[in-house]
Amino acid sequence: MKDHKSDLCINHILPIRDALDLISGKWKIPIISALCIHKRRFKELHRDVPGITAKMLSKELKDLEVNGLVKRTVYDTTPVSVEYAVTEYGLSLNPVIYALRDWGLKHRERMLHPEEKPVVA
Amino acid sequence: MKDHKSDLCINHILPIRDALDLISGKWKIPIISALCIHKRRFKELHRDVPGITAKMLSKELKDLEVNGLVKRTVYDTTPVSVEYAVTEYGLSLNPVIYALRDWGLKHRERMLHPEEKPVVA
DNA sequence: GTAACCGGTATACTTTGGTATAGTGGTTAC
DNA sequence: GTAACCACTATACCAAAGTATACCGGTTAC
Repeated sequence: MKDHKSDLCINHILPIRDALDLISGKWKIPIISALCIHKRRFKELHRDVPGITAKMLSKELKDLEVNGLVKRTVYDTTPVSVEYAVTEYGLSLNPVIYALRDWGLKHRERMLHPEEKPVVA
Repeated sequence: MKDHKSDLCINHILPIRDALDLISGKWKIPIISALCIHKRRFKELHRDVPGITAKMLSKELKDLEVNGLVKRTVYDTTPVSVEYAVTEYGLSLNPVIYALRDWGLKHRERMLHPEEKPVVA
């Protein structure tokens, strides 16, 4: 008989895979993280997400908008300006974002002081 | 003067980027997730992580071992068998994994019942 | 001898994510 | 007229992730 743990495991992994499908790639999480702090225009986002190109920013914002994680508002200004904000649904990624940030901070600590080997659970 | 929120934002993103550097890609999180449930041999992992090829599993396990997230133990059996287990450090990714799984479950719910639009914060 | 086991590896290929650079249109400022 | 603004887009290219398929060595079972 198949190992129960096997089923449990697969049912554990599938939702994780689903989540990763929406936020995979180098830039989606950083973009959402930036917008969770506050809404921004394109240029501001481009400045505040270190290293990203305009092409990637534009592309990823489109994806995130399609997936309902980000809201795009066009203003009738000159020049035209567009504001991006995280949606309510996008905000629901906060636990993921905080968990990543917390782990990243501790990982950084671990890199700086390898002898201490902080363990987080 | 530069927007304070800009600095705050960049300092928020950098540790997230660090974390993503270690666990990016399609398979690392699913592999660690599987091992968090219990340790396994290669074939068992290959069975329990749906869709992965032996080549990718082998490659990603190497990466994870190098990064101290997974421990590899070779047993002097015939045929040779190797056991993979998550390390203490790897276990520290649990908050990330649970956050992803929880979000993935809710996302799935949202896909199945779009009219209800569950919001998680 | 053949097949099976385990834990991979080799090779070629595909797909995807990402980068670099130049350019766009409409408007305003100088 | 040129430059600047904004928010992109076009194009070519690169690198990495990932896949498909065949194969490997050492051992055991039949």
